[in-house]
Amino acid sequence: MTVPDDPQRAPARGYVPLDEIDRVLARELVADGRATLAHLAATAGLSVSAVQTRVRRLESRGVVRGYTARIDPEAVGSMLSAFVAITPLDPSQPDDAPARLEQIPEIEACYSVAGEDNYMLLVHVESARALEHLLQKIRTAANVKTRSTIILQKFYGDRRHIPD
Amino acid sequence: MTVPDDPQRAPARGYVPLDEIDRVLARELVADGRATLAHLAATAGLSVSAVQTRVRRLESRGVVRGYTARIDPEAVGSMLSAFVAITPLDPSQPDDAPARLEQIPEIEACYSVAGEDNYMLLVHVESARALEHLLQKIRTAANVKTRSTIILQKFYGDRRHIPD
DNA sequence: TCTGAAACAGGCCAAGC
DNA sequence: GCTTGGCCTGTTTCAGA
Repeated sequence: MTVPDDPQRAPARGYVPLDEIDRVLARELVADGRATLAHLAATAGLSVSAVQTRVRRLESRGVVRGYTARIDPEAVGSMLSAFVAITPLDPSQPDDAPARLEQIPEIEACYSVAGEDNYMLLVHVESARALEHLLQKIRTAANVKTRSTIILQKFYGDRRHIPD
Repeated sequence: MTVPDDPQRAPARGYVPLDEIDRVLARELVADGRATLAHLAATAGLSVSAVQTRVRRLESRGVVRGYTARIDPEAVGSMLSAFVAITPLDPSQPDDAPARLEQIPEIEACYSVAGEDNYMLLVHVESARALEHLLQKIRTAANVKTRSTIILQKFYGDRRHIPD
């Protein structure tokens, strides 16, 4: 008899559930990446040293991959953001688009996706003209066609949820 | 620390270019959100106090909107990520989809976009079954149709470019 | 793993240029 | 706006439970 799929069941590999204290610490560090150990200790109800050990463990396990400042693109002159879906023009060629595009700084993110297109990029540029130039650069660098979706407004972003 | 909304803060329209030192500091804080003032000072070739003043100014101007830990979704049990494009079923109704979806924690980001669909969401769930449940929740909460694109791999993300 | 204490490093602020 | 310098807070390490 086959065991039925059970959404409750823990995923098979590469994932060890965090205990409640680690989840509290991770959530606090998402909310404030510069939170002091003293503040985390007060939040978690532990001593500073115990919290330090746990935070180091979250980092070494790869749960926390690093810390970053959240930058407002418009405040640094990137007035236009877009999703750019790309698909190779020649499917018989080896597909190394992510490597070919890695050095283009306007590309914030690159995902391979299942669906009509092969990859989805998130890009930030200063103007419509800059987007035109960027798209040409992407098309020639990776031999792809592009389909762009202009972002009008970001309602929220960077909300990283730590499930129970 | 999340930088609080501050009426003093310069709106993004009326963008004032950063000087070279501020760009260096912003890039360093993107690379390491917990970089010490002493490290930033060494990088920028300034005293610690001068750097402290500049970092605070970047925060109060809204260039740096806060700091956050970068979390690996798979390490916290979110094994499946997707873009979900949504469009209201009834265009005559007021469109408050972002507000209606704000409380759903699986939604990391919500953008309004120009194109075939009205909004693009980025979501993280633990399983295909959880995605099915999330999509139903989104459809009923916002009275929208959904079009999902499964993310197979994230090649890079969270690269925030500070242009010269 | 936790706590607590002591030594060290970093953040903060005022005064002067 | 930058620098120096003094004070205070946060971080690190270690011994002990």
